[in-house]
Formats: sequence, C-alpha cells, structure tokens
Amino acid sequence: MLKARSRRGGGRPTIADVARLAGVGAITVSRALREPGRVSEELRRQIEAAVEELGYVPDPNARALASARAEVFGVLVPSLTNNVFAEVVRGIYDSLSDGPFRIQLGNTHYSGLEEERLLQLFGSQRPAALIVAGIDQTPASRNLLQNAGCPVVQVMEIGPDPVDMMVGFSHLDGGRRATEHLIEAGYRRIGFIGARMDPRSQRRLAGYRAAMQKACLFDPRLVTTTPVPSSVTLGRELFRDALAKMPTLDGVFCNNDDIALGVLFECHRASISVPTTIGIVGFNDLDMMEVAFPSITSIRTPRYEIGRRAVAMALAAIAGNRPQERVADLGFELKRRESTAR
Amino acid sequence: MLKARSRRGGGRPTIADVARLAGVGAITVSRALREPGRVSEELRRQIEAAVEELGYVPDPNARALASARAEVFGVLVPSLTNNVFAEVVRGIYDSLSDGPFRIQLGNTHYSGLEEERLLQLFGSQRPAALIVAGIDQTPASRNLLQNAGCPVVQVMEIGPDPVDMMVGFSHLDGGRRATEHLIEAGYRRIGFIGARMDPRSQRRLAGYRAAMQKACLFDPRLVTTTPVPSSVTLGRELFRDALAKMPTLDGVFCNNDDIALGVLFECHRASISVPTTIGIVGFNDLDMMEVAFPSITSIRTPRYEIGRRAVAMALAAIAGNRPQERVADLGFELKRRESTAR
DNA sequence: GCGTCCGTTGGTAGCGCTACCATCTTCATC
DNA sequence: GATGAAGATGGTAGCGCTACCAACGGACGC
Repeated sequence: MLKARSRRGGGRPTIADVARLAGVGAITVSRALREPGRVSEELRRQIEAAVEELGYVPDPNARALASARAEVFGVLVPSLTNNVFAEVVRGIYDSLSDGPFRIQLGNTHYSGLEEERLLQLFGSQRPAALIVAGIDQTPASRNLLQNAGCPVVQVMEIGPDPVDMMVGFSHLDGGRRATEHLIEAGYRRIGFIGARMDPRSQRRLAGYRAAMQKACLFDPRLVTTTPVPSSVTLGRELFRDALAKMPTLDGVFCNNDDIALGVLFECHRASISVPTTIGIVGFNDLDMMEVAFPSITSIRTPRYEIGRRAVAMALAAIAGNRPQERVADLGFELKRRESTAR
Repeated sequence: MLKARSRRGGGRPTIADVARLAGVGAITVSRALREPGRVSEELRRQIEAAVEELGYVPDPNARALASARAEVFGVLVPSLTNNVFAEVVRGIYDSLSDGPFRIQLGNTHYSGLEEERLLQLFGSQRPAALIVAGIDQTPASRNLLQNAGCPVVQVMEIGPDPVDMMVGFSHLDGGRRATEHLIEAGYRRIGFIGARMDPRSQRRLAGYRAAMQKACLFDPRLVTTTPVPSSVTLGRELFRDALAKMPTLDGVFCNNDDIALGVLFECHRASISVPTTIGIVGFNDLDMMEVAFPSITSIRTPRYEIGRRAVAMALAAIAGNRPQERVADLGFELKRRESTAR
C-alpha cells in the first residue's frame, strides 16, 4: 500500500518523483533527459529544475533493462600494467568521459579462454560497443563478437579479416623497419630479444626475420625469446643469454622498450659501448627512450590515438554511419637516436 | 500475445526459459544460481543442465534492478597510466576475477571535481563496494561516500579519519625514511625533486622536510617542484634546474622512480658520478630500479598488495564482518642500492 | 468546414530478475 | 497421532525505466 515508503532501494528519487514535482508524465521526463529536442522548451525547464532539486540521477540498470541496451563500452585488454595498453585505455576513457557511456574493462591476462569468459560476461550486458585488443581471437570468441549485436573494434593490430572494424598498425612492418634500420646503420650480427611472445611480438619477430633473410643475415641462433612476461630485469637477463650464445652480436632489436632498457643497463654494467659495439632498437617509444643515455632508437606506436580512434569509429557506427574504411592503419614511426648512431 | 516472440531483447534465453526446460519455477532457478545450497541436489542438476543447453547467462541489469544492489565494485583512481595505480588496479582485478563482481573503473585525472562527478555516477548504480585512491576527498565527495550505502575503502594512504576503511601506508614516513637514509649515508646538500605534487607527493615532501630540519640541513632552495605530470624527461629537466639553482647539491630524493631515472640519465650525460658526487633515492621501487646502472635506492611500496587487501576488506564487510581494524598500514621498505652506497 | 498531418504529451505494459510470503513436505518431538 | 519446526519450492508483485501506441490540439490544404 504505502507505495512511497515501501521502496526497497533506499529511497533515492525516481523518475516518477521528478515527474510529480514537475507536474508532467514520467515518460516526458525520460524524453527530456534523452532527447531534449522533442520536449517543449517550457516543460524541459520545469523538468530540469525538478531534477536539480531532487538530485535525480537515472538508474542505468533500469535503463538498460527497459531499452535492451546498456550505455556501456566493453573493453578487453591483455594487461593493465603494460604501459602500452594503459595508454590505449586512457585514450578510450578520454574520448568517452563526456558522453553517457560507461566503460567495462576486462583483463584477459593474455589468455584466450579468459577472453571467451569475459566476452560471454560482457555480452550478457548488451553493451553499446566492444573494443578488444588484438586480432587473434579464438573461433568461439570471434563468434561471440559477431553475435554481440553491437559495433566491435579490434585494436592495436590490423589484419585482413576484421570482425567488424579495426584500428592499429602492422607489427610485422614495424619489426621489419626496426631491423632494416639496424642493417642500414651497418650492424650485421643483429639479435632479436623478445619476452612474452604474444601474437604481436611474434609478428615483430616475423618482420625481423624477413628483413634479416632479405639481407642474407639471418641465423636462428640470433633469436632469443621467452614466454615469461616482459620486464626491464628480464631484458638484462635475455641479453646476457644472447651474448653468451652469440658473442659476436653487434646489435639487438628488442621486443619492446622495457627489454631495450634492460639491455642498455647491462651494456653499461659490462662496459659495452653503445652504439659502437652494440646497437639497440626498442619498440613503442616510451617517454624514457628519448631521455636514456645514450638515447634509444625505437618504433613509436600511436597507442593513445588508437584508443581515441576506436571510440570514434564505434560511436559513428552506433550513430548509424559506419566508416567506409573498416580498417584504419595508423602506422608507426622510426625514431632514430643515439643507440644506433655509429 | 505471442509472448515468446515479442521479445525486445534479441531473443537470448531468460530465466523463464531455463525454468521451463528444467521443469521448475523461475525462482528456483534463481536460487540454484545464487545459493546452490538451498536447492535440492536433483533440481540443481536439472537446472545446471538446462543452463548449459540454452547457454543462459543472467542479465546483470535485471538482477541489479530487482535486488537493488549491483554486483559491481566502483574503483576510482587518479590515473590509468601511472604504473603505481595500474598495479593497485591489477591487484583489485586479480582478487575479484573469480567472484561474481564486475569492476567499474573511473579516472579522476587528479581532479576533485571529476571525482565528485564519478562518485555521483557510480552511486546511481548502487555498487557493492567503492574503492577510492587517496584520503583527500572534497567534503561533497566524502558525503557521497558516506551515503553510498556500501563498504568504502580508501587506498594508497592512511590517515586518522577513514570514511569507512583504509589500506595504505604513510607517505610522510616514506619521505622521511628516504631522506634519513641519504643523511646517514653522508649526504648533506640533499635536494627534493617532485613533479605533479598531488597530496601524496606533498606528504613525501613534508617527510623530507621534517628529516632535513631535524638534522639542521633544510634549505628551501633545495626543493624543486612542479605541478606538471611526472615523466622521466621531466626528471632530467627538474634535476638540471635544481643543479643550476644549487650547484653544491650532493643528493636528491625524488618524488617517484620516473623522476629518479631521469636524474640518473642526466648524471650519465653530464658525467656526474653516482653515488660519489650525487646520491639518488626514488620512490615506489619499480622493477627497473634494481636493474639500472648504478642500481637506484628506492622506497618499495606495496601497490599490488594494497589492491588485494582493499578487496579482501570490502568483501569481508559485504559478508557482514567488517574487520576490527578499519585502517590497515601495509608499510614500505627502503631498498638500499648502489645509487646511495658511497 | 472537414479531414489530415505533425508535434507534443501521456498511459500501459512490459524488460528479466529477485524479495517476500505462501504452500507443501518431511521429520523429529512429545 | 497431533504439533511444530525446518527445508524445499513456487506465485505474485514489483525494481525504475522506456517501447509502443493513443490522444489531443493546432496548422494546413482542399
């Protein structure tokens, strides 16, 4: 009976309270909030005043339930501490912070199974869009993405067969470019050092290999990799291994900048001169690469921009105008620095 | 009429479909999923089979609406790219990935106003718990937290007046300890270099100041700070400024490890010997500190553990047994390394 | 003057789930 | 064998919101 008292939900104002105070129907309040243009100037003002007075905030759960569509972007990345993905996520947050959309972030820990589990979970929320890192989803994941009933953007990489849309760059070309640069700079016994070896690292390695083979310099003993997660410490250790295996090494292309930094520190420690004795190239071009001594050559990747662009594409698709080009290649840039200037 | 066909929501199975297939009432399915112990072995098996067959996933929105409580942890951090908060967030994700809880992550960009806005937004979702970084909320934010109707954990710092619970350590003590270490090591003209200067950095500075004053070494010209966000590049620049202002500098306590790394690189570049001419201490003890050459003394902070502990405390509170001690001090540890070993 | 269209507003009926209470069994107790 | 307690199950009535359709009034064309 006493309807107004019997609320389960702690008595925060509902749309009906606003409607009563403004002297209009609930549905008009709903419209005023979502499509202000379709409500007369006068009522809109009254409603806004009532919203203000009551401190009304719409319940996103009720909204999602009634409209069969949550104002949520699902975002799936393999790591939260890897600066590269943190930058992508930052780009996404920055692009979405103005609008009505919330973000549901999932950490796959580089696991396909975990990705499937999260996709299943996210799908149950009927998100407005999904942004997933990488292009190597399992068949089950691809299927979930295809049937998600919302725009999907695969980010970080590009490939021939987008589920829906893609934003990224070619890691293979990046690896190739880095290696070519070392070759052009006169290095010959160029090693590849890589940790984690996720699909993107694999493709960078493939690029390295292609460049080395083309120059008739490839030797499998030049490649040192491990599935262990990347770190500066690990960079140093892998470099030691590489050097032990191949003492004539005169250059290294590193999987990423953490590894490159570890290599640089180990060179200092072992009094190996950079770039004279060893040339170093990193990947991603984190802030510290430029400041390091000597500064480290790296492939600059547009992480933040990828996040922004992914959101822009998804938003366009939601608005009904999917971009003509479903795959956006944002490229990369070789930053030449002291570590390869011999 | 044709109820089964008229679904708005794209025809994914509902709890009623599962109930029909299993030959039980909908509420029993609901119970079997949430409190399996309260449903008989036999029905539970039938229900599980039906769930499996239909690929049923409960709709979290409907759940939240009906129970007036969403299975969501709201998490508010000032930055996503700062490795320190990324680690805290990782701890939170790792602790929560097994259970039913989702995570709603908000980025305050170090802004009190943005924090209020997000708290308002998160509150409207009736989260199961809120985890917020820092202890310097605006009065409005504190108020929102107090009235959130769920456990609240303030993380990263500890202080005398928790909204509900706290997990962290004393940044003031950390700053003091770092500075005392430099003094003990024989350094005298010890500078403080800090970027961003958020409240935690301010307290580290206060700790530095206390130690310096106690040793009668304090001089305001030794302090170099900027509100600009921290970076390795900035560390180098601030160090140059500090040195220009005070050429007799023989040690620096850095706000954080990025700054410390920038200082180290600038020392290399300017051929200033570390630790002989200049001693360096960082803060947080990122992975790279140990590998750097020379390795850098730093204050190790338990970021990941803070995330895990915050979740544990929140979960306990949700289960009805709030911990006796509302404030958990996880401490810190001084890691002595080559950069202060003179 | 009448019908038609459009813009504005409101009522009704759910969205998928769970809180609450009612019902029905079973089993121990006296 | 009656009584009650405890456990298992189900029905009903919403949670707060929006999709859908109806109603209304005024502008417009013929």
